[in-house]
Amino acid sequence: MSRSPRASDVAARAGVSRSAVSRAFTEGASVAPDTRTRIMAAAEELGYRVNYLARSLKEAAPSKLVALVVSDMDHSLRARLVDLLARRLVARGFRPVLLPWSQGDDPHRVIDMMLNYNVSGAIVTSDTPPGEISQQCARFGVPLVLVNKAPVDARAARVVQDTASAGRMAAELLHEAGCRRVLYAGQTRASFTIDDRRRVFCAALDDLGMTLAGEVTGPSQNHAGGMVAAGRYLAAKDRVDGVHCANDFLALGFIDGLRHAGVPRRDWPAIVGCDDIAEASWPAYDLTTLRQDPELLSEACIEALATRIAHPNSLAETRTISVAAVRRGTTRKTDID
Amino acid sequence: MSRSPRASDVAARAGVSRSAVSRAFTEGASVAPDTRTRIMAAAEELGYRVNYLARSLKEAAPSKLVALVVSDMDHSLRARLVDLLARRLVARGFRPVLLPWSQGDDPHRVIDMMLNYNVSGAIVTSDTPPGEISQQCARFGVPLVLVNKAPVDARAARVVQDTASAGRMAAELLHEAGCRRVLYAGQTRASFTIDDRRRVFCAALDDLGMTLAGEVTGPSQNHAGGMVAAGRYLAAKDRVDGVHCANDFLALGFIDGLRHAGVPRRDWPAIVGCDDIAEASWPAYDLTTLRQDPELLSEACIEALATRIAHPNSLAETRTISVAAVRRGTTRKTDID
DNA sequence: AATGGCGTTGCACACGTGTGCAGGTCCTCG
DNA sequence: CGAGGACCTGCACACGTGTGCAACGCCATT
Repeated sequence: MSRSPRASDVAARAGVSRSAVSRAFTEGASVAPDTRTRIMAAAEELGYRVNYLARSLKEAAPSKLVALVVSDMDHSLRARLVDLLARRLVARGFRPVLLPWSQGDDPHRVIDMMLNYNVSGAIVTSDTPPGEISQQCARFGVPLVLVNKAPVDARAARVVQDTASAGRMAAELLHEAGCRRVLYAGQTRASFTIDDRRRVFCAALDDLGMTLAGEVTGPSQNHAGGMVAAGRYLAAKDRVDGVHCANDFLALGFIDGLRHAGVPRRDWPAIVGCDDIAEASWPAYDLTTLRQDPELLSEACIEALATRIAHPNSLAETRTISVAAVRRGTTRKTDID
Repeated sequence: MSRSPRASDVAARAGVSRSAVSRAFTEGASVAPDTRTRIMAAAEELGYRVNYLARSLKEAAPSKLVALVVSDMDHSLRARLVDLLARRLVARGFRPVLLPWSQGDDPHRVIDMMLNYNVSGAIVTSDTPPGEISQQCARFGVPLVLVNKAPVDARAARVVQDTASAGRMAAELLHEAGCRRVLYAGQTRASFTIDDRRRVFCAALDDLGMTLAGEVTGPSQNHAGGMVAAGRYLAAKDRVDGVHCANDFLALGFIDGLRHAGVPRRDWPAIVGCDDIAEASWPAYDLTTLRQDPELLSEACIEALATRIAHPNSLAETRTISVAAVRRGTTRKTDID
C-alpha cells in the first residue's frame, strides 16, 4: 500500500457514496444503521482513519490543536503542569503542540508557528512572555490563557496563584515559628507572581510585628542561587531568625548552602519556601512551604481555555488558585543535629 | 475581520494570481523579485500566514507534525529529554505533538491520534509501550524511534543507552571504593534498559571478584521506593558494603532512608546511582552516578528520526549512547558525620 | 528580422474532508 | 388509494494550498 486510504476508497469498497462515509464518521449525522456497519467494516479492513487536518479546513470544524508555550521544563513543577495540561487537553479531544520558548528567542517564531497551524487556542506558561504574543493572539482571534502572568491584554484569560493569601501565609508561618527579623531571598528579575507575593509578604511582616532584615537577590532562582543566598545569609546570621525563599528550589539550595558551610541543624533559621515540589518533602530537607496544586492549576487552565473558545468575544476572566500551608520541619525547633 | 485572510485575498490586493502568492511563500519557486516584494507587502498588511494544515494535504508536503509519546513527566530526566526533543524538533521545522501515555491507557487511542493527524513520525519515550504501537506504525508507514526500548520491530529505529559499559562501570565504581559484597536495588517490573544494565552489572561483579549479597526490588523505583530499599538494607547491614541503585531517584531515596534511620554519614555503604539528574549533585546527596547526557540522547533521536523519514524503507538502525562515570562523595570514605 | 531560450505567470487540477440541498424510498395515516 | 412526512442518500460545492503544463514576454544570438 503506497498511500493511506481515503474516504473514497472506503466508499468504493462498501458500495456507497463518499458522503455516506463522511457521515458514518460524524457524530449524529443521518446514516442508516445498516449502512454504517457496512462502512465501518470496510474501513476496518482498509485501516482507514479520518484525516483531521483535512477535516479542519472547514472553518466550522476547528483544528483541535492547542499551542503549549513552555520554558524551563527542568523546573519539576512546570514539567508536572505540562504533563497534566497535555493529559487534560487530550481527554477533551484537543492535541497539545509543544512550543518551547526561552528568554532571548524571537517571539515572532512562536506566533508564526501558532498561526501557521491555526491552533484552536494557546496556553502560555513560560516566564515573562513578551506582550507581543498576547497582542498578536488577540489580533488574530486566538483564544489565549496566561498562567501566572501580569494582565497585559483584556482579551487574554488568566490563571494566577492567590498571591494575596500566599504572601500573608508565608509571613504567618514564620510568625508561628517565633521569628522576629526575617530575610527574603528571590531573583533580580522575578516573575509576576513572585513579585506580587513578595509585596504582600513584606506588608504582612509589618502587620505581624516582624521586620524585614534584608533581601538577597541573585540572577538565578534555582538550587545554585539558593546556595549563594545562604552565603549572604551567613554574613548577617546573628540579625536574622527566619527566611522566606521565592520558590522551593531556592529554599533547597539555601539549606544545602547551610549544610555545606557546616551549620548544625539546630542553628538553622526558620525557612519557608513556595510551590511544594516533590523534593521539599524528602527527609533531607523536610521543607515548610506553600502548596500550589498543579491539578487545580491545570484544570483551571483547561476550563478557562474552553470558555474562551466557546465565547471568543466575552470579556476574559481571571481565575485565582488558592494555596495551602504545608508545615514541615524547617519551621519547627529541633534538638537533633 | 471575521475570518483569517487566505492566499486569494493577498492575490487580489497585490493584483496577481493566487498561484503567484503560493509561489512567493515557497522556497526556491519561480517568482520575479519585484512581484514577490509586492506580494509580501500585501500579506504583511493583511496579516496573512500560510496555512500549513492545508499545505500538508498535498502528499508531497508532509504535515511536519511529530508525535511525542511520553509518560511520567514528573521524572526530571524525562522532562528534560522532552524539552530538548521539542526544541530540536522545532529547530528542524517540525512541530511536536505531546501524547501522554500511562500504563493502563488504551494504546489504540494513541495510535488513532497519530494517524488522525497523519504525523510525519513519532518518538516514543514512555515506559514499556505495547508492541502494538510499533506494529501499527510499521503497518501504516509512520517512521518511529524508540528510546531505551527492547527491539520489537525491525522497522523501528532505536536509541539506547550503552548498557554494556554502564553495567560494568557501576561495578567498577563500587570496586574502586573497596566494596566486596554489594546490594542491587531496582524495580520488580523494570524497563528494558534497567534490566539489561542489571544483567551486565551482576556479571561484572563476578569478574571483579565481588559478590552480589542480595537484590531489593519493590513496586516503585522513585524516591519512596529508595526509602523502602534502605529499610531492607539495614536488616542486612553487616553483610553489605556497597549498593547500586537502578536510578538516581531510588538512590536519593535510599540515602534519605539511611538519614531517616539515623545512620551517620561515615557508616553509609558506597552508593552508585544512574542518570545523573540535577539533584544528584546537590550537597545533601553528592551522589556518585552514571551520567546519561540528555543532549546526546535527544540529538541521536532527532537524527534517527530524520534518517527514518528520509529513507522509510531502509533497515532501521540502533544508536548507542555512551555513559560517563561521575565520581562524587558516596563512593569516597569520609570522616565527617 | 527570425529564432531559440529563459524567466515569469495563470489556468486548472489535486489533496481529503464536511454539508446544504434536492431527490428518492418507505411507512403511516386519512 | 393518495397525501404527507420521516428518513436516507448522492450531487456538488467549499475549505486553503501546491504544482504541472502551457502560454507569454523579453532578450540575445544567428
